[in-house]
Amino acid sequence: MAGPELFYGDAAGFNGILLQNQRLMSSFATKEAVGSPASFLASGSMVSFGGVNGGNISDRSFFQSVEENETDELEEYLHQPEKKRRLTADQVQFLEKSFEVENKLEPERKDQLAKELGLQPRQIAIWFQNRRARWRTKQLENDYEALRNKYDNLKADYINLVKEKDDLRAQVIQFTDMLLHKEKEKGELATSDIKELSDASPKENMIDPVLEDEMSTLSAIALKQHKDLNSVKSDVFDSENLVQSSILDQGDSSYAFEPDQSDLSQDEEENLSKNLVAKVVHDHYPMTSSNLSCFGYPVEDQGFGFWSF
DNA sequence: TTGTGTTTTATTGCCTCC
DNA sequence: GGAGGCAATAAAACACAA
Repeated sequence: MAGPELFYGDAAGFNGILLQNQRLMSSFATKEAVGSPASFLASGSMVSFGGVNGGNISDRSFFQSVEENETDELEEYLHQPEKKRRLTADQVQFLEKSFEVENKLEPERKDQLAKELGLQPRQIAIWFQNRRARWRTKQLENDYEALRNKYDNLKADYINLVKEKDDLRAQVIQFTDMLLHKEKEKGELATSDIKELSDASPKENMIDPVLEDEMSTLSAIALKQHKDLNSVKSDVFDSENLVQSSILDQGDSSYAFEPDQSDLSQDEEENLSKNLVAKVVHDHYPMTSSNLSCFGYPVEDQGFGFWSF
């Protein structure tokens, strides 16, 4: 494995730099605003030394933390392996501003920044690389947040639509029951008043007991399906996390609302029974079918689809 | 003080582009 | 083939609760 890419210099170099630095420190007694090289050279704890790029000693920013105990620190430093040294707040602030301007680093700018901050060009490059990584992570978080908000809104819309659909369905069931009840009463009247006539055409204007039985069975099926729908809905939202991860994986929020195979077969079954009811009603009560269409459920346009809402 | 989690600096290996 | 970018990772520095 290759050794460290950054070279921090040898002991002799450090010693000489240290002495020179002490003199320089006094000349940087007052800090300049951020952006001035002097502000980086006199602050923080960053240690960076070595004649990289043949730079002048005064360009280096290792000058910090050499006030007291410098001999001890030097000893300590010389006996420890190279360690990471954090950039000063000013250096970071300067780099941040530079990053805001342009998050890519051309060689000229890299060298310029390195000179101004008293760092090695390699350190500047590494800082920008890590900064870009952090920026991408942040972007990802923001994107996720936006996607989640969209999903929440869609979910709320979906819940409202399902509720609306349930209300409408309940109304249809209620109206159908009322209608059948009326038809039944009408049929009973016809039986008592004009018995002979009804004997001649038993299917006209009266309810067949067998049909009545069929209707109640089918009505029970409709109610059962109504309840089943609720359980399907809860299933959909129980798997919310799965759906969300699917959205993220596929980048397609519509996926959450596509019916799966079981929903489809249930719909088919539902439609079959509804159509059966409609057919029975139509066969036995031609007038009833036309009456139903008067309630706003087209019969002919969609076959027996007046149940579809 | 110490254990632990987070952030920052730096390395490595792979990939792409010129 | 070298330079530079990126993802993954290591490890030092730092923050903070117990």
